Amino acid sequence: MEDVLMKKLGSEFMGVRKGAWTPEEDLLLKKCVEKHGEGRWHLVPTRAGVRSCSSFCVLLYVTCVVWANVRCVSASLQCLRRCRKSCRLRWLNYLKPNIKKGAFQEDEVDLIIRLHRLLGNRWSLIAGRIPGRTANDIKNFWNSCLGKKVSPNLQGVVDNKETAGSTAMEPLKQSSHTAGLKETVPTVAPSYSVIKPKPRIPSKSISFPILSKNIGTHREARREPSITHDGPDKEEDPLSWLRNLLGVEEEEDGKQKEVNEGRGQENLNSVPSNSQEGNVELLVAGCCREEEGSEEGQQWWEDMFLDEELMLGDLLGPEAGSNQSPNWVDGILE
DNA sequence: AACAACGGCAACCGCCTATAA
DNA sequence: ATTATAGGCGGTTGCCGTTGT
Repeated sequence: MEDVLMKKLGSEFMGVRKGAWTPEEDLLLKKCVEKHGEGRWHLVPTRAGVRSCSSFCVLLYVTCVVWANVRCVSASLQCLRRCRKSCRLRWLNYLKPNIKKGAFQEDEVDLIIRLHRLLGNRWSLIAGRIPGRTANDIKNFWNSCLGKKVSPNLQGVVDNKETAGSTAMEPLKQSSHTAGLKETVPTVAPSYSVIKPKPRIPSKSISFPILSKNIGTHREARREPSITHDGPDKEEDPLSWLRNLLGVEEEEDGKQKEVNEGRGQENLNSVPSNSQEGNVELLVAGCCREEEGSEEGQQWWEDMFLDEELMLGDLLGPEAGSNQSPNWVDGILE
């Protein structure tokens, strides 16, 4: 009975609030998610709001809504009048505990540029590779800052592969040193090729070594179920499985020798398409892993950046993930 | 000091896909 | 097989603080 009423309240009687979130709303949402966990966002407004009140409050609320035309009632009655999407977005972009705020670090900027070159505007995928950063953050950062500065330079990279440097921002070294980034206003839309791997039919026996969550819940992974290889044995080291995965890909491209000999300086632009696709697979898997936000996920990150330095370095270039700040990056972050 | 322009950020919107009924 | 619903994503908008004139 009460559930039905809640549903009615949520869908019909409750006016859905918009605009900036108040601290009270944040608190309600946070408490709710901490109690019930993420997901089932359609239930969050009722869980965090009216449900916490007594039935009397519910009736009182309805009365108030009718008489007071929705406004200014929720605060006093502790009701969260937000739609599911708004709740999800607020949690993911702001309230989630491990979200990193503040300015982007040099290595993050470099990584974003590389990943954007690789993946295009698939911000959720990119965010999955940047610990603590949300897709919205990265998207905003790109649109307001990086995109304007990087695009024209990347144009030059595509046009002249000879100038393709060892880092994603190599082109910026030249321009920022000479003219300054703020002067490099883009006049031509970027035309660098972005990897959009075609879907493959995933094996039904596929299982990821480290994914407790079904990869199919990730939109990008669903759209591009690119991993067709059989999953690893459960006792097998997941990283060795990834190595094998990439190794097979490389061998198929006839690039295995190059990999073994250390192709660290090779720019992504010059990576063969099939190999790039393999890289995307790795990224997708990494994303899904990262989404869990668990300690295991954090450990995996460390594995990726430490143990698999060579592999990621091959993917992203020698300076990716490096703590050393290239001088030219300072220009970007000014 | 006042106003306009700009930039950064939070939030909304529409669409797509998966899944349950 | 069809429809409704929820989750998720990228694009876009609007607010607000900062900077320039």
